[in-house]
Amino acid sequence: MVDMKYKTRTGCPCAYFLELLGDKWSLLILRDVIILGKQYYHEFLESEEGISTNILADRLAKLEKLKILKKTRDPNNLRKNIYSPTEKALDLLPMFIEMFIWASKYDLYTAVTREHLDRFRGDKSSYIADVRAKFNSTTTR
Amino acid sequence: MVDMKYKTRTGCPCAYFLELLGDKWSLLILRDVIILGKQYYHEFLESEEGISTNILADRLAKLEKLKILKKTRDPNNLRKNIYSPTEKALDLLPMFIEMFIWASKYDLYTAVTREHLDRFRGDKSSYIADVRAKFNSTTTR
DNA sequence: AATGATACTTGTATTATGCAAGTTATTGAT
DNA sequence: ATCAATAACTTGCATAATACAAGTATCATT
Repeated sequence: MVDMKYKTRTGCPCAYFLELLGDKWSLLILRDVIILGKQYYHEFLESEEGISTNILADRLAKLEKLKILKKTRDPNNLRKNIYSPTEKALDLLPMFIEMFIWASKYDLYTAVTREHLDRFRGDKSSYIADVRAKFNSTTTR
Repeated sequence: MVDMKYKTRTGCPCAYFLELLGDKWSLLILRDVIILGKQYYHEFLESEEGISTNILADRLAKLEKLKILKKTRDPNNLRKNIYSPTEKALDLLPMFIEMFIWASKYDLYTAVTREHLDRFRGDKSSYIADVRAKFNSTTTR
């Protein structure tokens, strides 16, 4: 999967998106990074959806290669790697928001609270700005 | 796949979305229906991404079961079935738009023209209204 | 009644994912 | 300085999803 060939080159943005992120796990990893603020390998492993370790390793490598995530050593513990979102990842926020709005409308068992949803819907750009600010402060600090 | 069990029930909208539409083909079929206005089985088969016929049949059945597409007989030709979007499908439009904006920003070979992109970005709600109007007129006519 | 069109179904090969166990490098404690 | 524990993976094999090729059922036209 990491060594995938880009064969669907049809020019359609939808096909491009799915070629890069249209598997069962990539978007869940990005949700962990962008929305839930996870950083470490073991944190992704512990996600309640239950990704297996070989698939996780493969997807992290792929997302790094695509410059959607960047991998750095944790200066406080050299055993740990920190995965953080690039601009290309943060640019997915509007799509995530629309995905959330759709899913929480149609999923009877959604865990999204009314307040959270109102926050998304009411002022998307301020939510996006908040998330971006969080990552900017950690990367420049 | 049609007889799938819903095992990931984590409550996360992202997981819900991927459970329903997170395979390689469902979103491409919905793009064909919603954005490109395709209706017939053979039209989906002829999409340039090249879906195989057994997978197409499976996904159409799944999307119908999920009430994302509805299937009706073509009154002019009883051999043909017409697949059309439900409200649940049309509610995906905002997500498609954000997906298109992201993908055309990062795909060097995007087929999306500057004008089309400006139309998406400039006034999303009017684009959405136009698409919806198209389907309303055909369903009531 | 025969022919072609349309929408599928079936069988099998290939690829992707899931699961369990093992490996390497670093760290913190003794 | 040594050793057990931690973190991030890798490897091998089973299962599931997708791809490819061929076949079938139904309706429409002649």
